[in-house]
Amino acid sequence: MQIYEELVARGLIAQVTNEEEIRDMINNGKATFYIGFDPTADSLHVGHFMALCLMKRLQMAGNKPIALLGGGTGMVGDPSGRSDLRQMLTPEQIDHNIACFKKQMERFIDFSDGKALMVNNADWLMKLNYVELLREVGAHFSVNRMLSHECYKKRWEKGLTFLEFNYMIMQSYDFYELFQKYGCNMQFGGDDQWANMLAGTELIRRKLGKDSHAMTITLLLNSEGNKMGKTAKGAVWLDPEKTSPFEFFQYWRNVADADVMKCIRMLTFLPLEQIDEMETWEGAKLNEAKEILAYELTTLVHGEEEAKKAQEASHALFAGGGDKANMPCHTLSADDFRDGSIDILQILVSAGLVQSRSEARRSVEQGGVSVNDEKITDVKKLYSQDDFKDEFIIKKGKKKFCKIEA
RNA sequence: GGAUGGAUUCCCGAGUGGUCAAAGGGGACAGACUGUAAAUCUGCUGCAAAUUGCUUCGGUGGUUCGAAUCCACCUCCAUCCA
Repeated sequence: MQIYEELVARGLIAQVTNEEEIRDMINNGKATFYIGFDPTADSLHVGHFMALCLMKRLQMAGNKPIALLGGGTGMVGDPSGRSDLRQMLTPEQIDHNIACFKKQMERFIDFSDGKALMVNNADWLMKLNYVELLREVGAHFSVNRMLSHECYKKRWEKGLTFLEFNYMIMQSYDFYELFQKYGCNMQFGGDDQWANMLAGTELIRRKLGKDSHAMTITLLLNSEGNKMGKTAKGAVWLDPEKTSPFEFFQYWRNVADADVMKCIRMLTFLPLEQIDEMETWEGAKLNEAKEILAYELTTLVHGEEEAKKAQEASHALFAGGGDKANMPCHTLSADDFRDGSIDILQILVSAGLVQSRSEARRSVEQGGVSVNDEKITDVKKLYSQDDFKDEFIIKKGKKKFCKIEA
């Protein structure tokens, strides 16, 4: 099975400009393709991870990837598919975020010996002259057509600023630039980028009379139609400081039944035959699939060692047995103690299991807190330094654990 | 630039002088049931030294014994006109 067919089998391909030509290009290693990453945060998240995996798959098939960092486009912000204005980032934030992205990307993609490129569109976008750009590029865009695009639909209610409206032009210009400079003949991106990507191929055709291609990756949606990789607290980050390997593992361990196989297919590098076999699993057996998913992804993102630790901590907590050494841990400071003791609420707050003492109180009152498997019912329960000499594992709810040391 | 409508808690959204920490829904959180799933049911959802106190209804000032609610100015948003 060749790479294009594999991508299709994994359900990764959403839309393509010309299937025949694209299949030929990527199956035969003729593609030089780019994927843009706007530095909207100081870490990559799961959505980026999918894009990086795709890069890797295509690179392994002999194609040349270009990772485009959006130092320039990040100054504007992509309005596609959003209902509100993005918060504008300062140039300092953008620089910082780009530095963070770079570090993380190098772990996934081999940039040595020109096997892949990393470029920053600030290098050309920031130099553009307004009037010149309007005449050279702006003249090729029809406002009527731009406005009719689906990706702006959500903005009809809240409004769209001219700043954001120009995003499409900038992204198109990127493709045009990369096409000329590096012979980049294809662009990949999330499904929500389709309109922007097409605009780029069109610009290239109009300016240079040449063909280029675009292909979108299916967005990873759960069975309810929401983007995966998001939690109430925000994205699931690849940065271990922002989302610990254990949390990362648990996120995937807990995906809904309906979504497990899709995730395995789209996100892991497991052979398709093995996946097809797992497809027959049902009911409680799916739990095994979830564990495989969690382990595979944690390995890809954080390495095998971290994945093993996360898995062991998970077993220790949920299956009994296993090594408790690797579960999340918090060390209390002297400030946490008052007159040599600390109450249960303060432990919960210090360990970050709850946001406030009020919330901690609620959790205890509703019977959601236990220490070393013993339910705590007294919100005023006090502990002294000595209580932490032995193992002290506090549990809030069913899935949040923390080992406490003092 | 003109006219009109609007800004309420994580989100949507009710509330037009005291009975308002603010209806209802969603989400989140906790409990029951389970498979660390889904669905369902129950509780809960500003903060705290917690039968009480403190801070919140775009911002700043004002009226009042008392303001989310009334007045003034400001900021932002939407719609129509230019």
